[in-house]
Amino acid sequence: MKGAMNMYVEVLIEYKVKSLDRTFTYLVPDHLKDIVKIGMKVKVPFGQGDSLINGFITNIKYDSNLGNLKSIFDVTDRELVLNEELLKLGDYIKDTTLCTLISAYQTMLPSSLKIKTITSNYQKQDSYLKLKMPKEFIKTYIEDVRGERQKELLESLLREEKVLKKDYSPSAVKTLLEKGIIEEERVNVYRISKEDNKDSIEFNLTKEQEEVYNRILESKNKSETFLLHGVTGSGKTEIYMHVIKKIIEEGKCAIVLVPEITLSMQIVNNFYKRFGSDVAILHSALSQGEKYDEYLKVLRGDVHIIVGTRSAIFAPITNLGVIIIDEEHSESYKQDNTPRYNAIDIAKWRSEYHNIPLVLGSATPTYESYARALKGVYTLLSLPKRVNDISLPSIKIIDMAEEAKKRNMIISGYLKEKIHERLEKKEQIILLLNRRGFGTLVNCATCGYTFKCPNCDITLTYHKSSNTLRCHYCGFYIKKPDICPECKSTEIKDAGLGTEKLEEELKKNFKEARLIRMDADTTSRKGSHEKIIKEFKEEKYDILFGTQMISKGLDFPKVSLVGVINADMTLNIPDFRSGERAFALLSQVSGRAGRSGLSSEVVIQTFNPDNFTIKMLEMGSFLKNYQYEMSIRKKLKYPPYYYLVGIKICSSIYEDASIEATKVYNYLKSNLNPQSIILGPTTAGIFKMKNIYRFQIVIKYRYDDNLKTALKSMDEMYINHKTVYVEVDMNPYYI
DNA sequence: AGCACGCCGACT
DNA sequence: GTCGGCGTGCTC
Repeated sequence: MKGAMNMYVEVLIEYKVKSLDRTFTYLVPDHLKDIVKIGMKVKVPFGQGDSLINGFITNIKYDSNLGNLKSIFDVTDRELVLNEELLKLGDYIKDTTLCTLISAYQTMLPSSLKIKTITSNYQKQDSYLKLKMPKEFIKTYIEDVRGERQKELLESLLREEKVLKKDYSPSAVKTLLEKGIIEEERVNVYRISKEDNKDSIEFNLTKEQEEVYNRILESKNKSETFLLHGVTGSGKTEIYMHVIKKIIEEGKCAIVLVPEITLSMQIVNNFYKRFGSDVAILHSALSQGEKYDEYLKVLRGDVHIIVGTRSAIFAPITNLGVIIIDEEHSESYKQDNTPRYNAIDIAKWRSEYHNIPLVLGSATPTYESYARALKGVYTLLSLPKRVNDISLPSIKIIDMAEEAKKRNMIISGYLKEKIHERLEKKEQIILLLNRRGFGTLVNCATCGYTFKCPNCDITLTYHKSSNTLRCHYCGFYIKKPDICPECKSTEIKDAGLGTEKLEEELKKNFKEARLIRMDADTTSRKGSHEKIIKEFKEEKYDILFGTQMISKGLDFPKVSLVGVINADMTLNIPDFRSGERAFALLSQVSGRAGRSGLSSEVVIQTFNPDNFTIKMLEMGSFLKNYQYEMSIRKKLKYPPYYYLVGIKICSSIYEDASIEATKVYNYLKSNLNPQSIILGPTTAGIFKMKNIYRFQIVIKYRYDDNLKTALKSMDEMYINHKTVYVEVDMNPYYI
């Protein structure tokens, strides 16, 4: 039947170019007619040379008025099909982030599946050996065989049904196979496989937790977004696991999103412990083969729970039952390159599509989320107390200006005293050194000259171990010069406070303490982050110190003192969210103290003890800080009162970027609603990056029917521009 | 993204 | 006279 009729497919070519953001029609050869499906990846000839390119089938039809059509060459992967939901979701992403449809589809698949020459898309196999002859025969055979290795293998096979081929001598295996005494069996295996842990402990929920649990399940068949605002240590993870257990009992599946995976291994391991082989994990640190396997587990319905980072929100699950986003305030949920989607928006879309609840959990929700919760757009669920009534740590603010007079430049007298006390009690200490937007910069003590990257508009940071000055953006580096290029002085000094400097100071003051440092330098090797956490937990060290990465979700029962060495860096970042972020970071790190009931304390050192955020932190008032920040945002027309759009106009030629930025401004001015506010053009935060000059325009709007059309046509104006390109970021995290 | 076509300048 | 610069345009 089908053979008689011509079959056509519309294919979206895998080139991320705006001019190719449309489909091309191909003929389907007879042998592929029963295989092709909408959403499947196929190889098609494209262009003059008929070079083979991957593409997605977006439609199947049985007539076409186009002549001279080419045929599909082959199907790329038979199992890999974007389902109807994900195809629709692609349209949503294209529409809301203004990207091409193909890049929307591509981001929905794990990166290993995007590359053109797919090498890892095969399923791994293990080879087993088993007996081909009856046991009696084998027994007599063993008696008179000379090979010691053969005997070993056969004896194992008398004891066990089958054995792993790779555990035995290859030559012995070969002879026995050739003689027809044993046979080989190949079995498909997943690269990651977890055992089910039968005696995992399931904690009973407290009364407060149970109320939250019941409320979420009440809406298990409807689309509702919950904001679970629970202080650190209030047992949010336990609630997630109970909800999921219930959901999978009903045959449905769950997605759990976590921020960067290295910071979330504790929660991942909890899921493995509780649900074992029912969990798949999806994140970028997996090998390509592992990614493929985990994705297959999901596609085939072999697991009910998917735990992963941002892109795991696209897990191809047809019977989704709940979505949980842990640490919802985390910036990692927003992708910072095209398509600039926010996983929380995707989660809402899928929640509506499946009619299921979405749970956003955090100890410090974003103020936008909190505002929605207060407004009733989200359902607010609060856990203001820690499990078992363990008290939150007390907070002490230290004025570093006063300390400086006593020549305590890095560690205040008070903090020193407290560290000694805790060391004596054999309790553990965490020290946070905040380096954001700062780093260890080097400058000339005589003329103040700072070293800048020649490609990017940022100061170079000093790396003591290699004695180099490096750019974090493009990787440029130079050996640290001995003389200042400006004034020829030799007084080139480390102006900032880095973890290395803090380490020296700690060694000097606490000679007996065992120190471990955690920052980008000490965690660059794979697995080193986990190792540090494990060893600190095992109490091989007394003091853990490092950058923000020590502040997230870690559970160390013996930590009773947390010190923030320099709280000021986050406070002073010129961004309307800096107050919110500083409060969140400092509460997160405070939350590391006293999780098992030890009386605990947090010491915050700052040059701005009267800063509102610091005051609110001292009082432990999330709500008051929220209200204060909200009053500012209302006045200054920032989110959530207004929406933002960030536009970057980029070029390697300064004048071109500058001229086009003004043109874009004028275009928007005459095409947007008059109530919308257009700021700029100004130079972007990092004006020059990788030798590209960047100008920025920010739009603030409440309702604007013209916005999307205007942005799209502006985008189109620059498709074929020789030297200038524009980037649009809807609802940016940073401006 | 590639690749061909096309219309202008300096060379075997 | 031709080789080759890269601007423009098209790809089922």
